[in-house]
Amino acid sequence: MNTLEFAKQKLTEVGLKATQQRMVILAAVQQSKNHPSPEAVYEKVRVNNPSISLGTVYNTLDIFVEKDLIQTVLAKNGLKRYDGRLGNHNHIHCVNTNEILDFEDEELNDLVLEFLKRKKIENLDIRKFSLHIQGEKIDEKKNIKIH
Amino acid sequence: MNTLEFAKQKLTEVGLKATQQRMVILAAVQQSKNHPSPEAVYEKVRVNNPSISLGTVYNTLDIFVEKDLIQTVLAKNGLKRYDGRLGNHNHIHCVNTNEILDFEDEELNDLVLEFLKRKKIENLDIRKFSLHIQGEKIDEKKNIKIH
DNA sequence: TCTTATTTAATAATTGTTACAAATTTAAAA
DNA sequence: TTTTAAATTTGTAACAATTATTAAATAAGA
Repeated sequence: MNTLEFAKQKLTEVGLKATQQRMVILAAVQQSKNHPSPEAVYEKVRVNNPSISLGTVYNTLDIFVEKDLIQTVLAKNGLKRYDGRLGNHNHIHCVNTNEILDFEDEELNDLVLEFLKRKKIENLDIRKFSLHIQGEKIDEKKNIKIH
Repeated sequence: MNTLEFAKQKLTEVGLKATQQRMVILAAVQQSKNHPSPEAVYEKVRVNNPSISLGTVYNTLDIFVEKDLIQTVLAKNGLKRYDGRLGNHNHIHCVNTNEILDFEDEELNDLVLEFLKRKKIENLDIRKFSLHIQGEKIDEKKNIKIH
């Protein structure tokens, strides 16, 4: 099953009409490795769907989040970013390159989950968690430090 | 030493001229418990400094972040929020109330720090980390679940 | 005090996002 | 298949948050 077929299936699963626009937008986000902005999704889907509108991309992404097909990522500059990957996973924010990289680690998830279970936070029904790591990406070639 | 004096000292420490505006803005953020937006800081300082300009608040907050006097918090809706608390600490995002609450836990910090040390992430110089917990705030009175 | 550089206020401009009305598409009914 | 109604999309206008600009005010040094 290709990505569009998969998107179509997901859409009908959550009760959304599987239009061409929705299919390509969903597929685009799910295929993206780099947490795209609405603008980035727009540019990507526009290549094969020149008549698609930016407003549709914005709307559709919001609908997808509401239906739990994708999730939002919080970016440093406050701009919207989306993530086709659901479930708990972590993000590395590069302070220099401004990239947001996925960082998946089963051990870390277990560690945190176990902690949260133990340390019952009062009056809070925990849905999701994510460790945000802020760091500087080092170009190894330049990483010759003389002390 | 009062908060303004403290702010003044911090400002000169990082090499910023300790103007009235900067002092009150820094003090306002540091005293805030609830991760204020620029607008919120503006409203707060305006009470005693009616002539202060919103633009100054925006600029000044950015300068403070750059000088590491405060830090930014990533809010769900994409609006800017600031945090007078430095160092590693965690945030609880309430999906229903939209609040961002601090969650400080020494044990959690140690747990994560120890993990990150062990699991050396390649080509990344880690600066900071923060666990983002997403959950629903439960009104305990309503929390009578019948299964 | 005078001079110069820095900072601020006020406002204009910009940008990302949302709202809207008309046009199009889809799905269902006839 | 055509008709009809509802949902969706487009294109654009409006909006709100943020940034840039410029003149005035302030602070620091000579």
